[in-house]
Amino acid sequence: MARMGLNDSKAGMTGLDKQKINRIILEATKGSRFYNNEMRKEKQATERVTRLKAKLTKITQAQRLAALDELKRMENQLETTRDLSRFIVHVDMDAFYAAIEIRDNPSLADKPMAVGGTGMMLTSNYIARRYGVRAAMPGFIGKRLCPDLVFVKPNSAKYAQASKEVRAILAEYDPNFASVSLDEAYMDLTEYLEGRKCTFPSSHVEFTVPQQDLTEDMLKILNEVAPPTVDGVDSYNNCSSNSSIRKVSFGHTIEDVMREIRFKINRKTKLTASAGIGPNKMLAKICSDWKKPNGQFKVEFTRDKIIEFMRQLPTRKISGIGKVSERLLNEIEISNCKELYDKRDLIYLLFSNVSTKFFLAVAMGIGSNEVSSKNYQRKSISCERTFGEISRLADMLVKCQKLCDNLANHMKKENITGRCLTVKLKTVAFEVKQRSVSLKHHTNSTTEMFNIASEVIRSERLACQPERLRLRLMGIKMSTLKRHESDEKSIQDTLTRYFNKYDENCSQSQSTINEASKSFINIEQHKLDEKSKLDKVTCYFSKYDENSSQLQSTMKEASKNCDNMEKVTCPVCDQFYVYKSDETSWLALLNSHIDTCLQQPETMKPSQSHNDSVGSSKGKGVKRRKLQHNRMQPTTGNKTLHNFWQAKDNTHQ
Amino acid sequence: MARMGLNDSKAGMTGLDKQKINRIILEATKGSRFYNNEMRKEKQATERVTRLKAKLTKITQAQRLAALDELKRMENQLETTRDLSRFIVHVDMDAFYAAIEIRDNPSLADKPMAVGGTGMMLTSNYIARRYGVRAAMPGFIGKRLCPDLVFVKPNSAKYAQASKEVRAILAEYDPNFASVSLDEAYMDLTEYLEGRKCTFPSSHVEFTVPQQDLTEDMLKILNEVAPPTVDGVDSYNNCSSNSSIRKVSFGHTIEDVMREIRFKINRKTKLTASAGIGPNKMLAKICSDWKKPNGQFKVEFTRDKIIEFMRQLPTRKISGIGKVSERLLNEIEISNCKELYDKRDLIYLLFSNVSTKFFLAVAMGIGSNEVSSKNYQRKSISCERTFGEISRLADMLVKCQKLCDNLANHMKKENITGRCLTVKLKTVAFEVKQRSVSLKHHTNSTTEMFNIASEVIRSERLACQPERLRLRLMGIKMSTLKRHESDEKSIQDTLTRYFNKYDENCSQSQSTINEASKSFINIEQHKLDEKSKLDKVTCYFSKYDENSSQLQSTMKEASKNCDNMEKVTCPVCDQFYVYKSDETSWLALLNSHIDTCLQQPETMKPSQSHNDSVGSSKGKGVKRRKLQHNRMQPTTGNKTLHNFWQAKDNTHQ
DNA sequence: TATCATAGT
DNA sequence: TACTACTATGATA
DNA sequence: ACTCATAGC
DNA sequence: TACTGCTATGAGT
Ligand SMILES: Nc1ncnc2c1ncn2[C@H]1C[C@H](O)[C@@H](COP(=O)(O)OP(=O)(O)OP(=O)(O)O)O1
Ligand SMILES: Nc1ncnc2c1ncn2[C@H]1C[C@H](O)[C@@H](COP(=O)(O)OP(=O)(O)OP(=O)(O)O)O1
Ligand SMILES: [Mg+2]
Ligand SMILES: [Mg+2]
Ligand SMILES: [Mg+2]
Ligand SMILES: [Mg+2]
Repeated sequence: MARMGLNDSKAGMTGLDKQKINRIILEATKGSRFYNNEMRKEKQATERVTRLKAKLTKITQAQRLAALDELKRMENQLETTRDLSRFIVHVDMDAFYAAIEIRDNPSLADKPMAVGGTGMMLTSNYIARRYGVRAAMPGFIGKRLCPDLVFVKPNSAKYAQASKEVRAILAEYDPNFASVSLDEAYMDLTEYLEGRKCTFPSSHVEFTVPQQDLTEDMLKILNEVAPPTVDGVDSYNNCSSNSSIRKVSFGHTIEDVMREIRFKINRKTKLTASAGIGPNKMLAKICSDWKKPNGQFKVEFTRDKIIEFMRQLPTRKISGIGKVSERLLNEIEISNCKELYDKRDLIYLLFSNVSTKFFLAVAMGIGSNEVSSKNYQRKSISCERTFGEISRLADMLVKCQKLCDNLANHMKKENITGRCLTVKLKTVAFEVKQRSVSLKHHTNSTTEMFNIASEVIRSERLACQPERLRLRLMGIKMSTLKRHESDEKSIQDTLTRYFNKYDENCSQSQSTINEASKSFINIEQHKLDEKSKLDKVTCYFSKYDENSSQLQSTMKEASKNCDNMEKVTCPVCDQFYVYKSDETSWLALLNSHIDTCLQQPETMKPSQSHNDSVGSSKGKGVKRRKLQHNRMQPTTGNKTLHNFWQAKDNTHQ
Repeated sequence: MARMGLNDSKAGMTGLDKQKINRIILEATKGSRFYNNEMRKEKQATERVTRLKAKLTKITQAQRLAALDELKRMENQLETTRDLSRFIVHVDMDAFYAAIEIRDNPSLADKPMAVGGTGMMLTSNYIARRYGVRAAMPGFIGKRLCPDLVFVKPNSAKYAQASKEVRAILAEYDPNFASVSLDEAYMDLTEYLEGRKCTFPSSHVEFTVPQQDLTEDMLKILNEVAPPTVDGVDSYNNCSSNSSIRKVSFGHTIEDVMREIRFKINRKTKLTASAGIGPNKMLAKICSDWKKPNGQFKVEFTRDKIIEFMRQLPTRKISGIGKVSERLLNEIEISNCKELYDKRDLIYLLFSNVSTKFFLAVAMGIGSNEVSSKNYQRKSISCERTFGEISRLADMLVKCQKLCDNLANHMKKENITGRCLTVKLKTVAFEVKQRSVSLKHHTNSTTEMFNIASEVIRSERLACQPERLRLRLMGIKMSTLKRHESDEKSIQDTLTRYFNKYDENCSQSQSTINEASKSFINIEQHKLDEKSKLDKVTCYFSKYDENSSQLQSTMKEASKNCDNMEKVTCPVCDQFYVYKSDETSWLALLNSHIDTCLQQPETMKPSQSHNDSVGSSKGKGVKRRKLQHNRMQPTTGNKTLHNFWQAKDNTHQ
């Protein structure tokens, strides 16, 4: 089954021995519950294909002609939105988490490694990718593919810090840039580029690169800078290459500006980024993968060249066309965008209106070029955990309580409430169920959420009778969100309620359970005495981040309680600091301290290289720390269709 | 030069290709400043050998006979102190730091790895040892010996926690056990063993070992338990070995008790320990290395068998006979203890009285069997750092200030003052100088110490004129210590002074420098503006521990300042907790929380295995944290002679 | 008492 | 990029 | 509005 | 020991 096989749609994974890799993967997974579930899904998907094919056979020539007629109108309409005037860039860090761990432990540089554990890998370096080891693969399979694979556990704070440093650089060029995730962002460099050309050469900057920065990665960037041209104007674009120190200036073409950005990223973080340049986000995104790692690619900005570029492109390369869509398209003999265009009439007859329009735009090389960090608002917020099998109601309610508590904390910090609560359940057979309830009013109260959720759980256990409901995961999601204004007063209210709750939290959590589970106590209470086996969750940042975020709120509270001093502990170096609350800059000071800490990993984990800090005491150079949300705050969604039509044609159905 | 070659006096390092290893080590180090200094030391040592040999040639037969006469008296005296009645045990964890890191990241289990970095390795696992990679070797040489070597940075808190868990188990058997370092301890099991035999079989315990604990390591321990004997009494000593779960009882022999202890250690920590059993500490220590890793050895408890055991023993195996002593002995053709005894007349004539007595006792298999945690008192306390080369006075004073500040903090926490201050300086040529000063009174004040130390440094710079004093390390040591009683009042005073200092620390530190360096400001002030290159120190726990210890004191202060609540942040999970100060148990509660945290490493660094903690919030199961010194508190010294005579013959000169 | 060297983890 | 940090004792003057 | 599936990092 | 956690959208009801 292709479903179980290697998913090679990632940079650095071409030309592998897929045969061998798939055999190993299959051996490792065959017979497992996970495998059985994949087979079940596979069947479902195959059925979908069957339905599609059935539909296909019923299509008449007349229908196809009518479709082409309608498509012509659609195409004309789309063509009017084609815009080649903007320079859109997509920047994506290479093997992001892995690169950071390697930077901080260079002995890993020449080894296959992955960030994660035997349960799940979040990413792998390019060496490991040669073995078929990739993100979203369980570690134990990675280990079979590559017995020398080394695992490193994720350190979310470091990734967030690196991300922040990168974004600071991007902001210099487009203050409105939109981040998609910790490691990627879109930018619109049109305005910047014009500015640069206008003020040229007064805006010209020459960078001096000290020897220690001249790594192989850095040289690759510098050596691609266009050499000086003959006419004097471009002669600034040169790289003096005397012995050790090197001077470099970047030109004012879009390519050179991108090289400058990648140069600054590497200089600041020692990480490499790749970039794609195109007239819209769809094309830029495709291009950023083109020369990965540590490369960049620009599609030519003419209608013909763009269409030529698209025609040869496998459909799977388009963000939004995944494993299943690819397969569906394959069934009607579409594997690249030329065929996608040629068979657009079939698409029209077989797929939905939205999909048709999406496919058509893709085939034409058209997409949204709106880049903005202003319009993004989160639409849902959730918390879920995998654990060892449970089936007793009491166990489920304990999990549920924790999830609700956690989720409520995050909602309070973001000052949002929600009206739709969704419970997600995954059985030990990996089947996922979700049950959602619309509430009478918006809420972010732990108790309220728990009461609803526990009802849902109870009813779900009954619904599957006489089978036992055997769970491996539970999740709570809130959607239909409302944002509450964050003027001082309302923040204070929320925080106050939060802290009230905190103070009575221990007993409240308990009583919530007892209250909500009155009905089953007689039946199940006696089982509570059995010592429950220690579940372990394979999860990633969330738990860590929850800890630190609560720490932050709680610290804020603590300092309020005391006096007019802010007392905080740096989560990196564990050092304790006291600031005057009335100095408005204390938070900024703290932030800067955290930056410093993170820039010196050897402060906490010495043994790498010399560093004169004796950690003598708290005075000395001012040290400081940051309060910010621990959840990533993207400034744009990453779902293709969203990106795609966002602010271009959002009137569409 | 043997001096530079591999030091294979460690478990797991026999049968290596020393030729090849030494060649690689030599290649890596030849020509370095370190190497040159080793050559210098080598010369010195050789000179010592020459003097010894000169002395040797002048020895007459008469002298030797006289010596033997005197030795006879000595020997008789020693023989009276021979005591075979006590069961002394030495327990030493296997590849301690490395084993912990492997336990917490099992993907390292089959790889050569070391704890430390490219600068210095603190230990290595047994796989790496096969390549000649060992503790106290710089990482970059390890890397040459074994290019696949993986480095893991040290995590002192984890080692301290594991050590604590082990010691808790040891205490069950000998509450007076004496720890030597984080990973080893002596015990006297005589009393325990008698108790166990008396109450037998009522004291008999059967352990149930769940399947997941039945690792290879564990099985090795269990399978060595003596099988049931024919006479009914011993039949408790059995291992039921049905399918998965296994039951085991340990007998009441010293060996079985040790297996029980090692069993409990492995069950609790997943680490392995090795043990040596003998009638005194010297023999127990030798024996604990005998079957490393995860093994144990008992020397037979008769005078003849002990002497037989010693006779074949290379001198280097005795704790206290190091590289140099071994070589000196080799020069008079002594390489094992038989020869050590046979040539005791030469020893008597060539070595000091103390050494002679030591060597003689060793050869006779005699040593101290006093095990106690009560009598230990620290004799000195110090702080030192390596950094990038400095030679300006201003730079030196900055380092010195930090060292003094740090040292003072630690002394205040231990409530001690000192009267002898020693400044240690290591030049870039690795030459070590020390200068000590006896003060008029005991002190632990940063300022006072800094004033003295900076005078020493100034004079040392002048003393080496016209050469520049070029340093790579500076250290401050205080000795001739006085302990101050820790009744409430005196603690309060010390803490108060400490916090007073802390509050003005920033400015005080600065002013101290300015004041103490008045004389050079005119000359050197202008150089202070040059941006000094960022030094990096390769050092191990101290910086980390300093941070956390200060955190703890500082937190204590913070909570005093506020109200009657104790507010503390768990250094492991970063969670913030509040306790009522008047609940006397708050500290214990906290300690227990930290234990819990450390037992669940995946709470902070998830991705390994399932664990149901959502980190929901602060209530729930009570969580808590510990205040304890971050410096290891041994309960006995580890210097052989100290161990050796301690409380056995401490009247000796 | 002061300095350097050896030894241990 | 690169040979530790900390404690204790012995030898010698 | 609700459920399930797909998709991306 | 062992197949994530989070967010968003589309399709079908
Ligand atoms: N399936 C996943 N689950 C959780 N985290 C993920 C997953 N995939 C990726 N991540 C995290 C780890 C990645 O380093 C980071 C950025 O993802 P992504 O850009 O797709 O890959 P990458 O940066 O690791 O490699 P590259 O971009 O070079 O292909 O997001
Ligand atoms: N030279 C050193 N410098 C700093 N720390 C050290 C040094 N040698 C050992 N340590 C630390 C790391 C060790 O894991 C720990 C215990 O030392 P030790 O018992 O001698 O070796 P070990 O426990 O690592 O291996 P083993 O005992 O199996 O030979 O002390
Ligand atoms: Mg990436
Ligand atoms: Mg990405
Ligand atoms: Mg050990
Ligand atoms: Mg040891």
